[in-house]
Amino acid sequence: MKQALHTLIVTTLHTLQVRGEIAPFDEASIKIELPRDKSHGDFASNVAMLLAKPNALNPRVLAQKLIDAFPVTEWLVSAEIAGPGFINFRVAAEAKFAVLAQVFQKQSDYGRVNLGEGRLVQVEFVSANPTGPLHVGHGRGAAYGSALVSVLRHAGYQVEAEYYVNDAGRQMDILTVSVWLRYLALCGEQVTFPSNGYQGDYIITTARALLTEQGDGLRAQAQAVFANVSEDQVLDDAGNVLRGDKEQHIDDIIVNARALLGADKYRLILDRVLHDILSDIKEDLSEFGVHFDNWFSERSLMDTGVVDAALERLQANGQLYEQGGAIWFRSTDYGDTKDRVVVRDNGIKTYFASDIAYHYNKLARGYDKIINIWGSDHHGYIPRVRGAIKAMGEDDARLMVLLVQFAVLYRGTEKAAMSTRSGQFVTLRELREEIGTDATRFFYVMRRCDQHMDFDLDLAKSKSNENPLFYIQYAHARCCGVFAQLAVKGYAHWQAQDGLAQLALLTEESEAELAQKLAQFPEVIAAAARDSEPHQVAYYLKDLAHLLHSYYNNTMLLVDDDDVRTARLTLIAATRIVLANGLAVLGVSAPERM
RNA sequence: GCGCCCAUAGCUCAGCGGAAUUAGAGCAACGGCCUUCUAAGCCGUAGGCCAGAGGUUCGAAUCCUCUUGGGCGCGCCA
Repeated sequence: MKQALHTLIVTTLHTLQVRGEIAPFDEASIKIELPRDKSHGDFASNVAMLLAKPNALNPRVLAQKLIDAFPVTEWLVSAEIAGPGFINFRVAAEAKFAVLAQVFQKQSDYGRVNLGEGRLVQVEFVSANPTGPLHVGHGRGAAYGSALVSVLRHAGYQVEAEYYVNDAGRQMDILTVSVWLRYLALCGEQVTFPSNGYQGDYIITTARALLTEQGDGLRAQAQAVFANVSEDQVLDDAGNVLRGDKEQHIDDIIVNARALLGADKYRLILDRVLHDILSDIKEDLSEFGVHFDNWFSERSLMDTGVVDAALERLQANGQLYEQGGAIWFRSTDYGDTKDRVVVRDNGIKTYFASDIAYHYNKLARGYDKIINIWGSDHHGYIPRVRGAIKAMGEDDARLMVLLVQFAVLYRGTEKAAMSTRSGQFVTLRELREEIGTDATRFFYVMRRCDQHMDFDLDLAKSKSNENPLFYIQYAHARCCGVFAQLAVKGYAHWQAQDGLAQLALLTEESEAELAQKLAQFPEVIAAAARDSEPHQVAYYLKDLAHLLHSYYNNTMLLVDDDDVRTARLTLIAATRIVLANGLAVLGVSAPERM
């Protein structure tokens, strides 16, 4: 409908332009909107005010000129000038309900639009380090990312969802040693666990599995493990460091572990714990309704020489230099605050080097657009990554970085502390089990991702009926309930074709409103995709559910008059489809009864 | 100190790269509505100097600048 009005205005403007009455204009800038106040009509346009200035005409005069030039259209009831120069439109009732036929024709595809025209987009999200279970902080990125993927797919983009697995580097060594020390303890060795080790129960679980599978084949004497190891950090009651260095301490243990175990056994432990944690993460995400097409390994970048290739490319472009034994990238040439090390003086490549390689690889894969969803704490990272892309001679416009703000967790009024190292965190799994996967997802997706967010665990748990998700799901269940009652009451089976023939009987204001809302759904999907804002879909569904509830409460649907009943059921059936489609986009279920 | 994000009702948040003398929801508060399709609902009342101050214009919660208040980031860590 909006589209039809837009076309009408544009073609009419072209007519005026040909006649030389107005100057050329930008079609895309002409907006059709829904008036806030229904008494103003069904639609409104600001076109006259927009074009007033370039044509040196009074907006109202221009509006009148435009209206006079409109061709005769049967669905257009009236076009009036209002206020400073708005044009208010009223359309025929039939036109408002025309959307219903479309909904039935497209069914679960209603809402799909072709904004993306099949363009290939990659969305990388979550990418939490595989050093422990996902915690609630990852939940927001997971929910937002998967909803965005879904929205983009509905908007006609071809999307690949990817998880970047940081399975290389020092933290993998710390992880390995953490498991090994737990294993040694299980073997009966007297070991003191490093303060910087990973302390979660999952570490012990893997250690136990290794003990079962390997017996004492990985055992070493505690004395040897801690030989020449510098002192671990010692804290006073206030948490100040009295002496020792936890980083050096664990690094020393790592050196000993490598020597005592040998490369193969060391790798065996590393692979085992990595596998266990990754399996857990995959299962967790899957249960959360988050699915990835690719799990991309950082280690594979090193193994296949991509890191070297990327660095060579930078070298060839003269973007690297050596200083103090390290190799630096001139990121300041690209707006970064300082140059960054890519290879340390000990020869080890930095995480940033991997990341350059990763983006190098992504760009080579030929995506039209690459979307990175990062936690807001990574914002300082953007300039150097963009810089690296440009320095490699690529177009950084292909990269879009979306930052997800932290969700601050509260238990009542108390902040819930999170730390993977200490093992004291609320896991995403715990959260899902407590308040439900649907509610968790919806709660996260409802909010704009760039908005700080308070997540009160007690509230979410104890008063889950406050969650607007139930409001929407209930609307869906009610629609289903009506059809269940239809059979119970012995009325004839409803059919879409019969209903579509009776739409003239939908004369109530609330019915027209509901139908117009249904017509908006594809636009909402398009807008959500354009703005990368899945929450727009959530708010749309809230509005739609409200109209449904209101209609349901004020209008008897299962009336004796066959034609009226059939007509109303048609509206309900279409509403149910749109509610279900919308909920599916957000990855939450649409229950038939509650 | 520098940079990024943010500030809207008691609380949690919308407000589509500006518009029609009344800024919206939900929750919390108050008052109505179940002998008819699910009351996890509906209808109504109350509640806001859109952090503050300037600026741009026909018009600013929305754009610009500054101030205040909060989150985060500024390693040869990952």
